[in-house]
Amino acid sequence: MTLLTAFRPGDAELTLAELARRTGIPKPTAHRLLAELALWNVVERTSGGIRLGMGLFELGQLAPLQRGLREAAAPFLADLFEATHETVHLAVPDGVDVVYVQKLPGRHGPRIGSRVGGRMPAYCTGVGKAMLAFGPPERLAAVVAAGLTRRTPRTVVAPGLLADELARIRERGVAEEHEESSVGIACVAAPVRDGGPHAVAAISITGWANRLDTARLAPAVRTAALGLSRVLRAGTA
Amino acid sequence: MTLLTAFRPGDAELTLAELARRTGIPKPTAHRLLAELALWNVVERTSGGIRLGMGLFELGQLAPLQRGLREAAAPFLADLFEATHETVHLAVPDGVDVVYVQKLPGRHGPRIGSRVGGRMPAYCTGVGKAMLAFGPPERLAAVVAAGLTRRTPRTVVAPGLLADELARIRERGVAEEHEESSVGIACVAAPVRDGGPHAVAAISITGWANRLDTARLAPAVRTAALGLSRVLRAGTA
DNA sequence: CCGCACGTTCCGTCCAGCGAAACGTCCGGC
DNA sequence: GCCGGACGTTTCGCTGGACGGAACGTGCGG
Repeated sequence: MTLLTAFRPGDAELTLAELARRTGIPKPTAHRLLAELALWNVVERTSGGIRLGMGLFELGQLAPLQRGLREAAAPFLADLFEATHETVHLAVPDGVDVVYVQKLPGRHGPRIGSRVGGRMPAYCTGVGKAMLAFGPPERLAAVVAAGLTRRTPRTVVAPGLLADELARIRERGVAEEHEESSVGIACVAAPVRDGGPHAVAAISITGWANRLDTARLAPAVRTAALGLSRVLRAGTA
Repeated sequence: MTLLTAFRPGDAELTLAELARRTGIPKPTAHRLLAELALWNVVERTSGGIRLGMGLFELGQLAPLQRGLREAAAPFLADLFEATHETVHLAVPDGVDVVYVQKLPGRHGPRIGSRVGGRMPAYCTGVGKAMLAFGPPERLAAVVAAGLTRRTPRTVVAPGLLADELARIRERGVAEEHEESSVGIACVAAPVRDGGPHAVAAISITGWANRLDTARLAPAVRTAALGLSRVLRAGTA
């Protein structure tokens, strides 16, 4: 695991020496461990180094939570995408972050740093705020305790303001974000709930801040999220 | 790895005892190993057992091959989906199988057994035949050597017939499948190539055998595959 | 009340993983 | 051409931690 987590997004492939350096694992040990991992196709040896392999991809897709959610969500996300042609996200909460589970990149939208399997802080993203608003209070406390760092001039960094914002989101059932995580980008999000009291995921539409009509899109996002919630309830009941 | 691969698709969660039984690993050993894996969020302990966790999902998404391919392919798949509303697949070759990397399930289409991260034999699927036709001859030999088992009455099980079919596919640039893997289902597929001589992936459209107009859809699939090929060449050049 | 299967803990044995050292190879610099 | 450095690979003796049999607590069904 130490070896595998040494791979960061963007590392296409690493050399044995680089892996040994990053992990602190002596070269012969790393060599042996990687040879074993290669037998399982978790890593693949290429001419110029070592890269994460297809076996890992296959295993990751077996994670039941993400899989069930993705399959149930696919039609709703497709509808949203077709109606708007903007970037559509599906995310789940994890600790103080959100993890993206699905992404349909919009045609004319901005290049967004999000990535399936990638993380973003919850407090400054649409999906994050939607899930914070409809999540357990402890999670909000943890997020505040972890610290709200200013990512753009419009990031909300005051815990009080964040709480107000979450209250508004609870009223409306929709969260918005205007250049709080990246300049020039805005987003509308709505929480997804299964039978339980808390949000288990969130759906969002993201686009250029000056062109995305969040008021107009809010009902669509909310409808998709409610539809997915209904399917999840039916599935677990 | 032995523990992780004991999870099969469909296993939402397994008990410790069940895992020990499947793997042959004694219960205390499995218990200890799982505790360690849980620290990395590779598995999660639930009230009623153990399930694969989000850490595994995140790691799997770092596999560079699948990731780059998916990101490059997303717009083309979205276009195909929007134009047809049928199920769209993106797959890569692995050994004698194909592994699905992306799937957009069609609205009115049949429930298809395919799954992102799932496998199917190459010889009886559209994407598989497309990649066999434009892949190294050794791969075809391996597929034939592994045996062609009859999955439906229309499965091609004679190596000679398969070779003929592949020749036709090479001419047309498009592969079709009519109820060769599952009764009632048909599919059109086209190979994706990067700079190299062989296909690195394939795109397909799948639907009801009696309703899918493969002749009409073939140009669309081929165009999408060629477009993706061009993007891949540009990316690697 | 008992029996069974489950998850968990304990602890002595023992061997497999460890990693320093050494080796073969391929570069780029001088 | 020669050398220094970095890379991947192999060897091998030591040892520390993984291993798993045994035992324990618990909850369920008969």
